[in-house]
Amino acid sequence: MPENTSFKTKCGSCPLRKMKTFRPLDEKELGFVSKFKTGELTVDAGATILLEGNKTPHLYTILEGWAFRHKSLANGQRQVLNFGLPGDLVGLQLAILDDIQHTVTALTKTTLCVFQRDKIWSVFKENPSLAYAMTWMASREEQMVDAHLLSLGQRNALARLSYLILYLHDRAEAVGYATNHSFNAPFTQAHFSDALGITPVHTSRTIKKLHEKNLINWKKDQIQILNREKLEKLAYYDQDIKLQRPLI
Amino acid sequence: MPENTSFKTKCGSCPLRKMKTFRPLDEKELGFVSKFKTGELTVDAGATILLEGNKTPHLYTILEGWAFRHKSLANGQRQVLNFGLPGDLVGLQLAILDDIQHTVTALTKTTLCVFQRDKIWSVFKENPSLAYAMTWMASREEQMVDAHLLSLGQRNALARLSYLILYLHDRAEAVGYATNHSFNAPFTQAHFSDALGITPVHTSRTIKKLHEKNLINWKKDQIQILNREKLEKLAYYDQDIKLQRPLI
DNA sequence: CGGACTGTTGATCGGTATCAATGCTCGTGG
DNA sequence: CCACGAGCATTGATACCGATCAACAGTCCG
Repeated sequence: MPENTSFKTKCGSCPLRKMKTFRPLDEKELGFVSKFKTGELTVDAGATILLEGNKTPHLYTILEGWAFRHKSLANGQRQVLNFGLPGDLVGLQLAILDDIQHTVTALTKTTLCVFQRDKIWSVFKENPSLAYAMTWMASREEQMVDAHLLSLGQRNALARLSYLILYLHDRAEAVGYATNHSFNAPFTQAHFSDALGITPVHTSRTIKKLHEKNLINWKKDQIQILNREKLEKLAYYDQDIKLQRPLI
Repeated sequence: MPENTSFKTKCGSCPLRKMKTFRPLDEKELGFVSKFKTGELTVDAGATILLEGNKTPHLYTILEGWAFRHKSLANGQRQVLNFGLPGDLVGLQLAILDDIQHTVTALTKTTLCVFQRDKIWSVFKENPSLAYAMTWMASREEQMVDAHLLSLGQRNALARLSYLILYLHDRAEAVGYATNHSFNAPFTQAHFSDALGITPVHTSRTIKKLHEKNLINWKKDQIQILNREKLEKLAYYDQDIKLQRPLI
């Protein structure tokens, strides 16, 4: 019997669901999500997924790849707000507030599950546990931004970089994107600069320092943590409690 | 007939509801909120409302007063994440994630409406429009933190301070806490330092600069904006669209 | 092979931190 | 009513972190 949907990954057999980071959905939730998903979108590295001020009719979940959220001043200076990995919702602010004040760009070739955002109200109405899961994701996102804000306000360049590397590693690891304390880093140093609020020149110098201290090894798009303990101390890293999270 | 509740402000006659910033609730929502509210809490200036890592059974809405959310590094350096004003939810992260990674402290004598956070699930189950409103508030909070992150990463001290003053003024104004471009500022310069990520000494000097440029007048807990146009230009201020927001 | 982009290094500049002293305000108690 | 101390704000001198400017090296791709 032929399938009547146009995309490859069915929610029921979604590879992400097998990972222990994601809590299982019950039958009702899964049925709803399956109905809610209306397509799949694959974009190239560098493509804009959502544009500040622009209202697309879609809400997404990242199925595969890296993305990042960013926002710029009128003079063009860009701040990276956060990075997106598989399982992350993209466009929730837009769906809820009907307004988006940041841009989302793909870092790698990225595949997204597509939902119709005008259906979001029916999620709240018909499937409260799924609605709760969405709110959960929104709160978690805010928690991450809170942590970055603390970083920019209170850590110096070296501690900030150390923190960011630990953070990205741990997030990558949770979705199977890291092995042996090493993960694929599809960023340029300019991305890091814009996330850390320092210039590319200083980013290069700061990375060099971490190298010289033998704490990391960054080579050819691959970042490896060589001495986690010391790196954590440098970064004042508080490992967040790893909560199992819902996957929509 | 005597009232059988112990607190003064009934949701139906809540003074905040009369303000045009808040969208009216329908009968069902209002009835639910009224049941949901179980008390009122008044705390002195300086009191801790929520403590990082601590799980109180409560969720709050600010009824009157100023508060602030903050978070510190292991070495004690503190970052102010955002400020709270009437109508703001306090403890939503705790209620949803069952975990709170920041502290909330009262800046002034503050009165809060108290809700039981274990009832939050019933909100999602029984009153989807109220649940939606909560998610709306969470998204809005994230939007504000995003904007601060951009500020810390990309603005210099003068622009950062200018932005913060405009931001606080506009938020105060929305709840009737500002008149004639002037608002009561229950902060010390240390609060500003910790919000801006600069030292108290430099904060003092930066405030002085804004004074000398005749853009603001900060005297005796009162901050007045003297030349909004120039201040906005200095701050690269994009006035956010003022959305009417739900009040829970 | 050439060009665009990214990263590296050196020299110098400037914004913010740090250290230290003084002043101001206000609440408290003698 | 004044004296005192605590906390907050101001000012000056100096140090340092990170920005800026500039040149060059490495890598990738057409």
